[in-house]
Amino acid sequence: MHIEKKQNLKVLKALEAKKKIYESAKALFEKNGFENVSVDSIVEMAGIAKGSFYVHYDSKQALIAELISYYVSKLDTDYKSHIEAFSVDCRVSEVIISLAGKIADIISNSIGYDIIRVIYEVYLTRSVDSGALLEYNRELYKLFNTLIEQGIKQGEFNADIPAEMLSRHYVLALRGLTYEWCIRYPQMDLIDCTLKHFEILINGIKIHKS
Amino acid sequence: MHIEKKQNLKVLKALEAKKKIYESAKALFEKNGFENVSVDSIVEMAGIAKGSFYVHYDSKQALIAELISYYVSKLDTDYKSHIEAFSVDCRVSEVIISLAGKIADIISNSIGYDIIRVIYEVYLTRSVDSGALLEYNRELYKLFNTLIEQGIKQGEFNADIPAEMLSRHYVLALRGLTYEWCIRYPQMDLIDCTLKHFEILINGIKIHKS
DNA sequence: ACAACATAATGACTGCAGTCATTATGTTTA
DNA sequence: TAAACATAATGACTGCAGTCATTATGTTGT
Repeated sequence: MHIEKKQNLKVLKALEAKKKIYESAKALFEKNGFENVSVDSIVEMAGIAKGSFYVHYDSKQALIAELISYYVSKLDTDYKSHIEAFSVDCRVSEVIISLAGKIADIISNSIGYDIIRVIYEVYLTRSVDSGALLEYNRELYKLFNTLIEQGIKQGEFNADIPAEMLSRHYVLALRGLTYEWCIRYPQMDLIDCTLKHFEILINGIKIHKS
Repeated sequence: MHIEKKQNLKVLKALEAKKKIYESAKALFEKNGFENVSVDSIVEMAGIAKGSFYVHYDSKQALIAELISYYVSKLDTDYKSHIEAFSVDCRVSEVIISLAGKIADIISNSIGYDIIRVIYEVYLTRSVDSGALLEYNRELYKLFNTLIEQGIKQGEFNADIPAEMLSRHYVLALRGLTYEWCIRYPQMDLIDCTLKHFEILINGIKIHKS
């Protein structure tokens, strides 16, 4: 019992302050969108000094990253349950395409353009260690890996390229599609485009003669 | 002759001022990198007032976009000459993969990470009409389109999906790979990854029985 | 030549992210 | 209990992008 830190009150107060920042930021972002919220307005609402903000968060983007990872962490369960809803005798390629479509659906309809664009900006600026955000992609990667391995085992897929590598390329493709959606918004239908793209990824474009 | 504007001196002076901004910015960016150059330092070097900057450019990013399009516009000729170097009796799929590899090579070795990352940021923020930047992709798209049409005509590629659509998906994949490279830099080899990815895009992963 | 006009030039100003030397406060040690 | 310590809190400050009312200047119509 005596390894436990005795800095209870102090730590508690600090955590409470951090939580106040977090909650204020969440409320303001939801009300005004990510663009239109300043650190000043957050600390005003939280009732703390500006300097204190930077005691708890390295940057405004770090806070945004933390908020976003909260939104995004709820998704994996969605994906998994979506796959389980498929009957076992379905062709794996169909399951994969359907999964990709489901992801595109969640991105464009549940999460929405504003949040996704900020995520893709945060990835790019690298001012934040976006580990929490990549966690979500790691889960996705595992899902694809399982499916592809199954496809190989069942003789549906070619075993030339290791499943592990294919999974990485598929997740990469998904991110590429999402990036494209962000820069073309609102002219591009992410779901349509993703379905088509995965069809190409799975079937290729070559004519295969026997 | 009398349609011509007579506002010669004024227009000339204005253009000269704009050019001074452009040249100062170019020099400073090349010296200090895109990150570490302020509008204040640019106008100081150019010898004009800060407000004048915004007479000629909508934003700092607009200037960056103009600078970048200059760097990038020189690339198309590279690509075309690379294709022409291939003998006509080569398989089209080989030409496509080689082209993708060449592009990846130019991106990672000629243009470089710093510039590419700024481009991908500019695309995303949409504060700038990035028309000039997309021009370059349009040329690329035409290149792929020509190659794919050729592949279909020669019976090498499946005609199920129109060449026009395939080209769009291929360019999209290229952008996705480049984005991934930006967020993974320097851990990812863009050339290796692009070659593999295009192999998958062309061949698919299905086993095709006759 | 002069008035009316169009637009380039100006720089003080605003709003914002992030910094830092200083202060306040809870914890530990003697 | 008091001194020493660790770290949270503070807010004035810096640097930067972008704005805007005002001024300067070349052009055009009379």
